[in-house]
Amino acid sequence: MKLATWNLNSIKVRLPQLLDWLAQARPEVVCLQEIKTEEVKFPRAELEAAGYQAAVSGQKTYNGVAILATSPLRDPSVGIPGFADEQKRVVAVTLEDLRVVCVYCPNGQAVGSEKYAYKLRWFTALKSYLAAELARHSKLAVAGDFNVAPEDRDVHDPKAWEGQVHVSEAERSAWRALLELGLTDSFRLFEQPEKTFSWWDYRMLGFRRNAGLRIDQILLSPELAKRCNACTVDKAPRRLERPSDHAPVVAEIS
DNA sequence: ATGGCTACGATCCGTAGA
Repeated sequence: MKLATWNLNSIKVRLPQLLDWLAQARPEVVCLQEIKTEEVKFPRAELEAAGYQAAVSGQKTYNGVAILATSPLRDPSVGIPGFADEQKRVVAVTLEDLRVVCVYCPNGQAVGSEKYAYKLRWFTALKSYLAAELARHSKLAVAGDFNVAPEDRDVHDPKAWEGQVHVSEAERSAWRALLELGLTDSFRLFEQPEKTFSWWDYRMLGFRRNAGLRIDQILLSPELAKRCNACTVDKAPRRLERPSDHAPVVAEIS
């Protein structure tokens, strides 16, 4: 089974690319972020024609998440229970005995800003939520755009990024706290090419220079980590005309 | 030399992303 995550940066703009990619990669589960649209405008019919059902939590202009799957979606849940938030950043579903949580973690804008404080609060709430989900589901996958590059090897130029938002110690510590719950970063279960990233700035020829960050991850509970056979970044969609600034990350689980 | 794209909604620019 293939489980993927992809920050699309607008499903309206990227729908043709998404459909092409689904047809080629044939993932069973896909977590999408930054769909930037409301549920009513979500392209449900086109995705159903491609064989996917969807659970969606969307809003106009910003944020918005969805889970696509080829099998029936049960027990959908949106947001983080007990954490009031206007921003649509979390959706979860159950697929047979697999629980999938799709997250679009806050950007944080700049260290010390209001949005940075929100990001850290948000991670604290996410940790409590995932602790509860782990207690309930032995097969738990948490996939999405975490907006944290966990280590210096996940950063194209650690010197230039030192202390900046996405790599600051408080953010990395908040990210590691998720692993301390018992989750594993599936990407690091395997040998990986040096300088593998999942996001590249649209500016400054970021992709051509491979000036990127690995901020999109698939975290797995112990039972799933045991069954994970691969985790890769698919850079092909980032090479297309008018691409998302993120590439899909794909985990294979047996 | 600190910018440099892109998407969106309401303008002909501001907000946000990372």
